[in-house]
Amino acid sequence: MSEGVEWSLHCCVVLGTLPDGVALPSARLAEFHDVPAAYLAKHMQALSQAGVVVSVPGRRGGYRLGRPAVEITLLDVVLAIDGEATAFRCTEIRQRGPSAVAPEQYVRPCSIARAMWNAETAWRESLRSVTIGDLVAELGTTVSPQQIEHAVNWMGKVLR
Amino acid sequence: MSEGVEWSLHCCVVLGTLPDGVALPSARLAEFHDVPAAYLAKHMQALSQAGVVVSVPGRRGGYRLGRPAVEITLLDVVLAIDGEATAFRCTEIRQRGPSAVAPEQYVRPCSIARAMWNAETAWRESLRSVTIGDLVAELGTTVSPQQIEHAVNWMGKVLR
DNA sequence: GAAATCCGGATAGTTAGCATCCGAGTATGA
DNA sequence: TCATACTCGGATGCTAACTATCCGGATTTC
Repeated sequence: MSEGVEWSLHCCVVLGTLPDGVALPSARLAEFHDVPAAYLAKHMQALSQAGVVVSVPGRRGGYRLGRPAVEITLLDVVLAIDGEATAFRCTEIRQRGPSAVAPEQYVRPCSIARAMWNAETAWRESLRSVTIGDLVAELGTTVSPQQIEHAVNWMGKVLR
Repeated sequence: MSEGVEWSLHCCVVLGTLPDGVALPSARLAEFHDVPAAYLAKHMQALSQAGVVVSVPGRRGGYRLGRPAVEITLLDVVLAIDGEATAFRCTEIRQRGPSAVAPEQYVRPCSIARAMWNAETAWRESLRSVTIGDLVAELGTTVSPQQIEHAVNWMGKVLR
């Protein structure tokens, strides 16, 4: 899993704390997390294409969430960055080699592929059960009051 | 996920059908699945180091399962090939940037990392619930009788 | 009209995965 | 005992993916 997933999730949580109608530029998100701005911009583009965030062009522009934070699951973000493809790919190697038979005879799916697919479904369901809104709501309990004060101060400065 | 995982799982199922005390060389496993022999050998080494399979050196040697097939989970095989590391790596970017505070203040784990970790745990538990023995037992229902006949014929030839 | 911002494409370096080969060690069978 | 067949570990190239950066064009605000 690419490092961009972690960045994107943190960015979405930050965007989830913004007031309605306010956008935050990609460069500010990079500054807030201390990551390369040019590279983060690429990931934000991917989030934008997936509809997770909405881009606002022009001066005072930037990014805001594409829909309410409670309607954006972690799975949405992960798939937008890493792609929709499943991690396990069945290449049907059972249809090769000396024991192969006619392709029509392979009606039932490969047991191995099915088991791997079940595991991946469990993973996706777990990610689907958590939303960006959940993480925003948890901020008060997981982050120290001092850090929240720092973040609010910085946000007030850049949104001036 | 690397392609070697699929190969290794199929190889373990084949090894699970062997009589006790019989070993099958890596080259035969590659021939049976029609995959590159030199490369499959690397994966079999990884399985051997993890104890999933046992290597038998010398003539009439090869590989056999390291323990009863019902005691080998799919997770054992996947971790042996792809490594024990989790797919998501938390780099603690919350401790960087303008809102950072002293490291001692980060007592509770990052909510994002915890959610990603929960999903990965669900994936692992799903893989842990299926054993190579389960897949071997399913062969009769998922594979056509003709393919089983081909496989048995081939096996009889190479084990001569 | 000027400034700030997103977007798409082009470009490179680095890393991980894919694939192969060879020599050393070891057990079997003659 | 000796030759053979096999595994093991290391060394080596190749390819694709990820990481990272830059720039020109389009769009909106001030």
